[in-house]
Amino acid sequence: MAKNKKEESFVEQLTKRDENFAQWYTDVVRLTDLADYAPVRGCMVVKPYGTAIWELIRDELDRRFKATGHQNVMMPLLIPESLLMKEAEHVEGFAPEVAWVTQGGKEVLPEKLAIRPTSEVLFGYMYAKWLQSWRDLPFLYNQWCSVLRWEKTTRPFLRTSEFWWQEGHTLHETGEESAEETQRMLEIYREVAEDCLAMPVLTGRKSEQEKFAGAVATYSIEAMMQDGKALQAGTSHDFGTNFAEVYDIKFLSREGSLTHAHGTSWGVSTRLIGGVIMTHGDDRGLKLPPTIAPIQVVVLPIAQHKPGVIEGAKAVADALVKAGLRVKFDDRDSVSAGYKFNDWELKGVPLRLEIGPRDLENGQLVAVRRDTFEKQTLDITDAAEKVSALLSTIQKDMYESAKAMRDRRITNAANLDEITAAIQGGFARGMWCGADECEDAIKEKTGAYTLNMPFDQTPVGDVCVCCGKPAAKVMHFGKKY
RNA sequence: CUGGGUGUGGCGCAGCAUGGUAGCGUGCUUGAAUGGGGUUCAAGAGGCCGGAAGUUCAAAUCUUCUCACCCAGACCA
Repeated sequence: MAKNKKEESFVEQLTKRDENFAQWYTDVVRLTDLADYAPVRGCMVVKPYGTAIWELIRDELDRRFKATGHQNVMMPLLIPESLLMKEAEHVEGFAPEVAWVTQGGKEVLPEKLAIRPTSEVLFGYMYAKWLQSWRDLPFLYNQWCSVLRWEKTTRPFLRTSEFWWQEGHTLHETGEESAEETQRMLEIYREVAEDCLAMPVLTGRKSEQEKFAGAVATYSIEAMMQDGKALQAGTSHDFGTNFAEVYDIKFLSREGSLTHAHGTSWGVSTRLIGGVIMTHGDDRGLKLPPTIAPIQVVVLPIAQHKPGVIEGAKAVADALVKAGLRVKFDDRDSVSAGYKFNDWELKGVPLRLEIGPRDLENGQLVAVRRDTFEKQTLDITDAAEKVSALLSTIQKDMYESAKAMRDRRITNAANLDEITAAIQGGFARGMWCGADECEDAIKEKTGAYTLNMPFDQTPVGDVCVCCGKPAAKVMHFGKKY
């Protein structure tokens, strides 16, 4: 009786995932204290717990950026209008979402300043100044910052007006090198998404219509959320010499001729956090993969008023900390053990250790996995070692489980009806002739967007799902965020 | 931008058709007991009802205008 009531009150707070996925998502963000709404429309505050996750993701990325020779820089927030307007296609892509500064103090500015929606043009401008010789290349820069896009509809982490991200901008001597760089960074994104976030992604090339404004080619990682919709989780663009030509980025080549440099840019954002929530979360809340969990293990002393329990449990927690794990020792005596179980499950902590008087007598503890709720008894003596191993297992299992879910929901489709059916709860894989008209028609008739074209182009048919003419491109289709 | 919905202690809501002392749950504070799946009892603190203007002796409640947020669609990391 009492138990039912408790369960009810919990359900009231967190909408069931399968009943209303969108509401469930918003509930998780709010209840787990990841973020809060800011006083400015469309803007969010990333609270400490959300920030801690972002910092872990950021560190994983930053480490890899540096290992591949990149350096961080910090560019200004503002872009003069004239500079932004130079690249026509780029302007067209971003102009509707740009916010402007028109006044400084009481003085109306002679030229209005855009708040960066992205920094291609700033890097372009500076690169033109800095670049002289082929010996200067490559330029391998990245910046961690926030950007602003005046979005019409917003949701925490998935789409907000201001969002935090990294944007890498590089320059190379040749097209081969920029193409390589584009792939290298895409691969880093794939690796971080899959190995750190346990979020399987489809890598591939965007269609001409979906590519970045001003790019020669755009590649993306696409993840499937539990409602079957696609989340574009990262992009890597090859600019060829497009920006170099507009911003006059030239160098004296080995042969002594003035040559345009080849550029790339690539970015991932706090949207990744939204991806983690929607890839792994369940009716109990967030479920974090250990690699990016601010708290990997929570240690709970049970019946903590009994003599020796706190000390015994604390000793275990200390040993885990010493082993390099991120540990929370929860000895709050104002709430019951049951409350703590639910609380930490909601927060998505991957592993919970329960240590009570009986355990201490037996030199044991109880470990409970967040991903499977499986309980097991471990010896206290080598707990740190066992827990580390368990976390690795959880990390791997979360990925495998997400991947299995996703793979089950990718269906080959030969025509529009099959696309419509496939994207109800997942993605379709089908042949596409490459025509814009077909891409538009597919979107209109089925609601499916082109996601990306996998690098493995093994045909799944020979005619276009839309027009029925011979088609050579394998494309992923789906609804998207 | 279009359509729907919601704004009342920190959070979730009732009250509003028919104006008349601002209520409930939870959370918070203090104390005691409890403690292996959201514990119990007791005593407290906390609200000019999103904002502005109007009608009225009197407005959370009626009128107008605004702002914000949520949901579903059209555009995008």
